Amino acid sequence: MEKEITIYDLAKILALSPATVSRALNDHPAINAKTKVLIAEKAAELGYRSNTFASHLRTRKTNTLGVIVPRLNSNFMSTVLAGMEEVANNFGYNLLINQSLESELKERSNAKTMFNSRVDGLLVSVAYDTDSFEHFSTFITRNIPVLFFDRIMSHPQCGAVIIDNEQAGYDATRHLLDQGCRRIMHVTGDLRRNVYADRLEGFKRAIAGQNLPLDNRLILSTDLSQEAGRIIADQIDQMVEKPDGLFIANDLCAAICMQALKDKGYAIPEDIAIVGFNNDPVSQVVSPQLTTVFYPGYQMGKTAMTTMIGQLNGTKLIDNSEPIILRSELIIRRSSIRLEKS
Amino acid sequence: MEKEITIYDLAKILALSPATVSRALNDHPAINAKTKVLIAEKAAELGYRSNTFASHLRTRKTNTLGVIVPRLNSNFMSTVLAGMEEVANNFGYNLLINQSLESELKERSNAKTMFNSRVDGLLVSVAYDTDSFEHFSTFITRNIPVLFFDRIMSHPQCGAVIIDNEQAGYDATRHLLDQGCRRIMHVTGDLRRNVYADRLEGFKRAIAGQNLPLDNRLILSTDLSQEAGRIIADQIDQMVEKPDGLFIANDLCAAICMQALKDKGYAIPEDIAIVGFNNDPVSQVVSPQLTTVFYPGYQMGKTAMTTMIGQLNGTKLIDNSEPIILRSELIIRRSSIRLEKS
DNA sequence: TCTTGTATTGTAACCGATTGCATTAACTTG
DNA sequence: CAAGTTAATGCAATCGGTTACAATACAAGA
Repeated sequence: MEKEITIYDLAKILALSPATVSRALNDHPAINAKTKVLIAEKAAELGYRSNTFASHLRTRKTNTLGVIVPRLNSNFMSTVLAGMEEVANNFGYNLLINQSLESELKERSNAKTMFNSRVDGLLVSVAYDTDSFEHFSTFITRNIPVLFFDRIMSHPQCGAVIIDNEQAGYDATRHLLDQGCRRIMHVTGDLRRNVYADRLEGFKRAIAGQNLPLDNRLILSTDLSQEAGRIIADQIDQMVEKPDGLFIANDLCAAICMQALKDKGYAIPEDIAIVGFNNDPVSQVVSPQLTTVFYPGYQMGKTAMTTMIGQLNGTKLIDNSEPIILRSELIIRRSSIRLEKS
Repeated sequence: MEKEITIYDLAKILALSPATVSRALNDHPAINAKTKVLIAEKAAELGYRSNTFASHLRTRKTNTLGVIVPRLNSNFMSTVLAGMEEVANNFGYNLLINQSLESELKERSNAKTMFNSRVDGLLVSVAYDTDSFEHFSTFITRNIPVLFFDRIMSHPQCGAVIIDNEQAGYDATRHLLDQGCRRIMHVTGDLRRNVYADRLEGFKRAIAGQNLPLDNRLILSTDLSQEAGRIIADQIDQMVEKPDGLFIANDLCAAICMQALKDKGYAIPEDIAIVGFNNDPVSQVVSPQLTTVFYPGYQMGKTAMTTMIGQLNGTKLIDNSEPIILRSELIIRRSSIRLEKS
């Protein structure tokens, strides 16, 4: 077990004061350039590494950012995290990642952990059932920036990075309408979450735009799980007036549902045209390939992180009045094409 | 901005010494039970939170574990991480997660970051091209436990958690043989990685077991990407002696390849039977559904983390001489069934 | 009564980097 | 050459817990 080198060791060896060593290592302007080089070389030679705890204790900054996500094991989330990690890494920030497992209770406990770990900032995509903002207000009062992404909570002091879910929902539905669907079912998640509520709004706007009636029996709020996909297929099979179009707010759920429908003998897209959401890898692998909405996960992670770090550095103030909106895009594949291009 | 409460504040208010407060909060046996209650109540009332940096500075422990993975955005890895996170959370450990992006260079830099962050332990699944152990030996010399999972490096002082890849490779291949395949192609990853090398060994053993010749042209080392899946389909299409079985060491790659083959008019499994690996969600969604090897990712994450924490607590010493082997299992689906069950 | 033991609490020195406030040396300038 | 600048470095307090080593109080035993 080698001994850990401190600035005191360096100071003694070089016949300098710890203060000078500290300043030199932090590139303080008052220190002579030659001295800096001298110290830097010695530090490298002896394998000195700064004790971040001593530093954090003194400076009250941790260079650590907290990230709370509903689940780690979803393609979308892990892509977002990959983007975040890349940026954070570049700026010398560490990431403390927790998952809420879609439970507000766990989310609260995560937030508490983060708080006690004194993260410099917090990035959150909220759980399915989160109602309260309370566990985040601790951060606000302590002036620790909180930034939401994807599943956001509106708060005057918190930034947000999202896509235009309303528009995406509109586009998806409009596409189905354009393909001749007249009875479109929309399967969505918990409507307390902006992502689902907004997509539903877009869905409604598109329906209304064609002067079609809105049938509330065609709007299903589920947990968007694989199991839900199977259940939906069963339900559709038992309906008297079956839908001719299906807009499901999640690709995996949509793919499973499509498969179940095919097993029951429905032709996709002829009997029922289907659109998913997220552009998950599964969407390219099912047959027919699934029309979906491309969701810029990686970009979202990078943007959220850049924004957060910008605010921490004071480089760029977050304009919290308006969320940052990223481009999403409808990707049309065979699962929904009922008309040849004219 | 509220003022932060310290043990000194608590001590002053309760007319005690900081030492007593510190001990009480850590449930030290020498402190009177009533005093503990008193202190705990006051601490809760004033919203005291321990300053972890002061604590870490003194104790030289960080309660933080580093995790380095090739990529965050793969279903398998995020599942493993989910398992790790759950256990770590239960034991009060934080996770510092980095991705190497399959590059040894980045992995080195990750390791350095972890080292400087003074993680108490390190869990690693190595990158595609990692050759050197050097960036981990820093940890070993400082007595910081390093545990590999999935993609491991053999080292006398490092634990490992894996599945029996050789057996899994054997089972997969044997299954194809049992289905009547006589010319099986194996698509694998970088053979420096145990997971791929071992599966190949299993493949070879199965082939040899049937007294079939080993055709090296039927063993392809790729990056197992989606693109690779397409390329493989092209290659097969141009081969004179085409394979009648295909064992691909990754589900997504296999699914894409299957799709490309279907597009070219091959019947799956009649012309070519296919087996993937990992039991990724895509395997259930392609048609025909993909035979694959169930990989206990969540379990692996939990086991690795439990083992690590056990070692740190001294509860349980890692027996580093033998890796921990988890059960994997062949899941037979339609992509490989050529014979009716007799 | 005096000693010894036990239970609790206190004192003070750390851990290692940072930084406001000197201090010293060298250099200008009138 | 004295006074004022400027550049470079040092001193010492500080951040907030932790813990070895007392110290104190009270009870039991000799």
